[in-house]
Amino acid sequence: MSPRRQDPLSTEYILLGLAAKGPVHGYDLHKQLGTLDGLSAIWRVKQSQVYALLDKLENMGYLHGEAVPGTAAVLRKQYHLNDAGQRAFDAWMNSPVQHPRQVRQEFLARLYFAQQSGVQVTRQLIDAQYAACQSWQKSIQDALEHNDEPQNFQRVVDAYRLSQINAILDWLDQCRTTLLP
Amino acid sequence: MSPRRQDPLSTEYILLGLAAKGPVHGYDLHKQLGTLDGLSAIWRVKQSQVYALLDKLENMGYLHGEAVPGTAAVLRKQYHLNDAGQRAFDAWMNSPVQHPRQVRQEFLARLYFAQQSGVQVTRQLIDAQYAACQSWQKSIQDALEHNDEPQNFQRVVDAYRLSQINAILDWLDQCRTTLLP
DNA sequence: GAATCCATACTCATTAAATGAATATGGGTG
DNA sequence: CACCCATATTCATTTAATGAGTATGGATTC
Repeated sequence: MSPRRQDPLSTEYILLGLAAKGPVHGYDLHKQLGTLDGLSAIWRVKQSQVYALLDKLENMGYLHGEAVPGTAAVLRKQYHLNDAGQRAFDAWMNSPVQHPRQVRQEFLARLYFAQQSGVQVTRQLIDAQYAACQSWQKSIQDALEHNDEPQNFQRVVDAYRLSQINAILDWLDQCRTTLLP
Repeated sequence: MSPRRQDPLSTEYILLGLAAKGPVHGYDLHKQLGTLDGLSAIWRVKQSQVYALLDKLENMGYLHGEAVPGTAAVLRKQYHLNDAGQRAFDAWMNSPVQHPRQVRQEFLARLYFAQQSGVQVTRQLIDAQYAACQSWQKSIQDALEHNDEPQNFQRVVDAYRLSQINAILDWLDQCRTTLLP
């Protein structure tokens, strides 16, 4: 996934989410993401990539940037989230990921921001994703029932996928008990 | 993962593996991968990408291509695996994937070719990957023991990862019983 | 029997993302 | 006073992915 992508992935939305808490600039974002911020557990980002993404998000009309004096000699380019950006971020937060492989980065990123917004948002996020997972589970179970050759490669793949989906469901349940009152 | 990659991913090795069974050419590879071949379960590939990858593999010295007459008017470019290519493929087959996220494509691809090579190769592959998974499991369990704040984001991430790893271990066990005598 | 369409087969220009490396400078330190 | 480091950003390069294009012989249709 790289060239010809064009639609923002979790990386872009993570920056929008951080910008939602106040104006940001590239240098500081990179430093935060590399040190304290828990997001480093799911996203390792190079400095030049942060700048490239901020630039892209400005061109997409989600961020507005202006040069302001920082603590260094060079002017700092400070971005703030505008209405379109806020709407895009909200829409992203409210859309469950569509594929198990997206849970690792895309769902965990949403969960990070949900936790910062309180338990109601967190509960909503977990419930919506849980429902999506159940739907995946059902599809795969159907596929497995219509395929009774145990050595068939497609069946082996489906068995793998089902095991991963079931694990996600268990983990989401576990999140409910540890993160929600 | 895209620009600045350079080291072959599973996609390249899949083509090497297919070329190991006899000479191949782009048009036919794409057709096979899109229809009957079980690999379509883990890799959807565009025609132009097949050609680009074959080209790259030739430049890397793993394939040797020559123009031969096919059934159409245009000459067909037929590739066959040379020694370096065979060695690279064998090395790939014998190296367990290093990260849970690689199981979905990279390990399943190896498993596909292992199944075609017989039960001994398959057993060897599964055993080696099982050991690697146990090592991941141990690392994460250690991390979880040194972190007792249940709401900590890093802990939530680790809990997710552990659940996925445990599911892989269970699935590998299941593969042992269904794929091995 | 002419026109049209499809399968075979590959090539190429375009686009986007990731990254390393470069740039500039003020302030602190030995 | 020389040197290094932190701040802060820019840019050219590399690579992958893809859509679209090219060419033509044989089959199909009317």
